[in-house]
Amino acid sequence: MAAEYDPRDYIEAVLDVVERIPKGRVMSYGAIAEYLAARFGRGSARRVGTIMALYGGSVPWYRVVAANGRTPPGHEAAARRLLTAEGVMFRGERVDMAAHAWFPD
DNA sequence: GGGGTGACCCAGT
DNA sequence: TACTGGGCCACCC
Repeated sequence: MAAEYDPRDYIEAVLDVVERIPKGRVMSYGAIAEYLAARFGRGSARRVGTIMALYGGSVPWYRVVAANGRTPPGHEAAARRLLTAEGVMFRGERVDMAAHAWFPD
């Protein structure tokens, strides 16, 4: 079988979803992968994480956190500051996922 | 072709 | 709550 889809399409789709996360809400890498799986047929939380590390600079990357509420390595302070400013609650070093997790309609 | 790596995730202990 | 092991998948030697 040949080309399933252009890798750039997947990257753009990820960034597109991140841009749609409402202010004050957060989405996990896994949730994004799951949402896109319906359209691309595959994907993984790991891939989304890699894509965010490389191309997340142009979107609200801080609204994307790990499934357990932890913010991205090396950016904990910035993420916490930006999220807090939007009204997101923290429980210690993690985001209160139960209160702010979001998923596209 | 083979093996290591990573802004992940989940179940088990 | 913290740590471990297995699974995941694209990338880079």
